[in-house]
Amino acid sequence: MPEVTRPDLAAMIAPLMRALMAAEQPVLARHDLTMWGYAVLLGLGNEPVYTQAALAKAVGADKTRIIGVLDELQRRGFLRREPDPADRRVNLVSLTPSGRTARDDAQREIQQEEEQLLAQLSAPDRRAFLRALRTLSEIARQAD
Amino acid sequence: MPEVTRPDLAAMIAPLMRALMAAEQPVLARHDLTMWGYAVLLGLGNEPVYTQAALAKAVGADKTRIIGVLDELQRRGFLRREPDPADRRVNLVSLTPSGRTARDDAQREIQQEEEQLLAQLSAPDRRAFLRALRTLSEIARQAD
DNA sequence: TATTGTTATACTCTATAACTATA
DNA sequence: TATAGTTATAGAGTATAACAATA
Repeated sequence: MPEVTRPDLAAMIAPLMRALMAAEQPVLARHDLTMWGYAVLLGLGNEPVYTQAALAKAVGADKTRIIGVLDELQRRGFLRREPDPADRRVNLVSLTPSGRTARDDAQREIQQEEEQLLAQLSAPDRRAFLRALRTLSEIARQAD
Repeated sequence: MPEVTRPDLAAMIAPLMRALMAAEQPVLARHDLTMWGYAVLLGLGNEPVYTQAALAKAVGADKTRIIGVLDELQRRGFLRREPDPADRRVNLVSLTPSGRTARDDAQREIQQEEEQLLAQLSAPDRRAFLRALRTLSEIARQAD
């Protein structure tokens, strides 16, 4: 019967996640973005065009969850919704240039704050941590 | 103006957290524990005795949040609540032997599942990842 | 007067189930 | 009949405020 020798991953990640979200809050507020709004802008950054359902899944939300978010971001000119000519049931969602700018501005500030945390790690640990986190995050995404 | 070269930490951690919680769910259900119940058992493991307020903070919850959880765990004999003789306002909460057993049994299974994830990393990255995660998690706790 | 644990209330968030328009 | 997007409803989860006991 193996002895427990480390904390649970979830028990270590949970407070870290809380701290990251708390640190993001004022930055997002300055840019007049909600967390879900920012998540959607980030989600749209990876691929140019999404259906709303695919976007919702990429962001880890229900399709009904992001509709109000899309309404607001569209109203502010950060994204477009255009019916797909090939299947007029689906909306193709894409970032506008101003949406890209808004995302990049907010993301730069957020990552600058994150760097203060990462600065507590040795350079090799920092590299390994980010590499491992990318790997595990990708595996987690594929599992769901 | 620095270019963005990696995903946000929160954007990588969020799906990982979701996956870990989803994987824990069936294990906890088998042990008839809720996530908050398990979190409280874990929180009590570090130090032998807590006030309810300190325990709530250690678990990252409001003091009102854990009262029902404590009621249930006490009912099942997993913990004791005794008024502090020195200050009869506070309840001193401590694990019973059977609470310790329940926690250890669940934790062993959970960490076995987590090992399947960590097995995707090289041995050095695994070590560095866990070391870095401990560090960052501790910093995050102290900040709050 | 301030603090601990508790309870009750209000609020927010999320999940579920209908509805429409297309296919 | 099935699916994408939408809307409305219900439920769970969370935060806030008030209360009793003690300091």
